[in-house]
Amino acid sequence: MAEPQAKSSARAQRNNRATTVHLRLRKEIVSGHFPQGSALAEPTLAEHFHTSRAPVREALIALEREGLVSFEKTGRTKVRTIAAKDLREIMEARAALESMAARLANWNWTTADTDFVAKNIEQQTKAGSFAELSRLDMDLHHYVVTCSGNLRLLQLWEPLRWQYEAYLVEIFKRRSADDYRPETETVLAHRKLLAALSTGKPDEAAQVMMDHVLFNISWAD
Amino acid sequence: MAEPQAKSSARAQRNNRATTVHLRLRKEIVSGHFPQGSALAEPTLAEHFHTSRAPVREALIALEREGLVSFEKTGRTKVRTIAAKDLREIMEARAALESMAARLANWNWTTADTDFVAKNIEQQTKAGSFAELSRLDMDLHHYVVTCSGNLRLLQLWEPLRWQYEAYLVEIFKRRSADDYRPETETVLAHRKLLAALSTGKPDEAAQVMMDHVLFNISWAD
DNA sequence: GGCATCAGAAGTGTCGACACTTTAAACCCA
DNA sequence: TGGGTTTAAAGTGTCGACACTTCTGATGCC
Repeated sequence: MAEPQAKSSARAQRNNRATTVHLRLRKEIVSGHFPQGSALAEPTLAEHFHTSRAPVREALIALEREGLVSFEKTGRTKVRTIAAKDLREIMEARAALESMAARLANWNWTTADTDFVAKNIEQQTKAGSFAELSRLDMDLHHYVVTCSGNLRLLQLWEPLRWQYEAYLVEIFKRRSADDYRPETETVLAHRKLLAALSTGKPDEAAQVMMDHVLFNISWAD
Repeated sequence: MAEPQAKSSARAQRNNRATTVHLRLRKEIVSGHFPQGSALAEPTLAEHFHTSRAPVREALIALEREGLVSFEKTGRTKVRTIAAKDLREIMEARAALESMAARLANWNWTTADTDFVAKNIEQQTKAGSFAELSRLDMDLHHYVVTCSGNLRLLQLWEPLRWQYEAYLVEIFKRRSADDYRPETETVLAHRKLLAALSTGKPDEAAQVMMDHVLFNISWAD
């Protein structure tokens, strides 16, 4: 029923250049095109996006509030560095929000939702890399948060997602692609979550989600 | 030990006019000076704050991301209206974050923290109005979130606080100040929370906080 | 009077400009 | 050559300007 892929964001966007720059720059940061700690000068970005400084400036403000960009005391702007200490904060906050989301998603859970999640988990078992599994994992978690029906939960969650993905990209840079082993722990947790949701057990769904997300604090280096 | 009143915000602010306008405008919205749904035109605000449109525009972007201001499809800006449906979302999100915060606060809880909270609860029993009790209540919850030691939790929580306070102001406008009865439910819940925190029971603290915040969904009109 | 139309007012989106601050490089002297 | 100093380059904060869009209310027609 719900189709979270349709809306790219929980927020009703103005369709101006600032929004375009915001989305494009976010994508470039999360994909690792701008490495963490690198400078983000307004004139340079303005040239890069073929616009003036005003839209760039607005985009930077939005990105700072999403936690992807940091304003230094000197006034300069940099891509925010997300370290292990930050990962703990991110995952604790994710656990809090997603646990509540899983509980709420239970109320309007349909067989279509079960199908979507089941298909996603099936794909996870066939994933051939960390990157692919991560993408499927985030899709699944995003789906559950969307199914909560609570837009604010989604709006609070999205920045945590970008930050987490930005962190993952840095990890993937250092980790070789060869030593990938299927993440049986992750798939198992997702199966338990789906079981709880499809059989209408909100407390269990919340608990499984909480443990599953917090477990990943130790997982990611 | 922790002194949450010292820092007014979890975010390292740039000290420019945009930040000043942001903070002042937020205060005016939350205090009810700008009624919900009223127009926020950039030239008018620029004159009001004795500045140009640029800082005003930046402040509006930040406030939109805090959920206090909404950009209409036409491009115009308004003070966001927070209705009963929004209150449910706000309280569910607060419950998620504060429950986690209570759990985390347990790890580094000190007797000084116990003293602070106990003193706050003591003042609550002497409160003479909804407004005064609400202020003490939010101070207490803010304190717990700060004690979690998770800055992201605090950054996600603060906008929910502003939205909740903006909602309360509207309620107070309609409700007479005379029919105030001490909120024994609230005080009781806070006592239970303090008991759990001061005796080192994270699960219980998290559960008490969760139930306490969700209970308020029905309380506020 | 009621309703559509249309001009003027008001507002947003974007730009370039300029003062002030921070950074980087060139320079000088030992 | 090396370290401190000066100077130019680059960046931020703020402003006013202007084109385009949206609103408002005055006008005219029925």
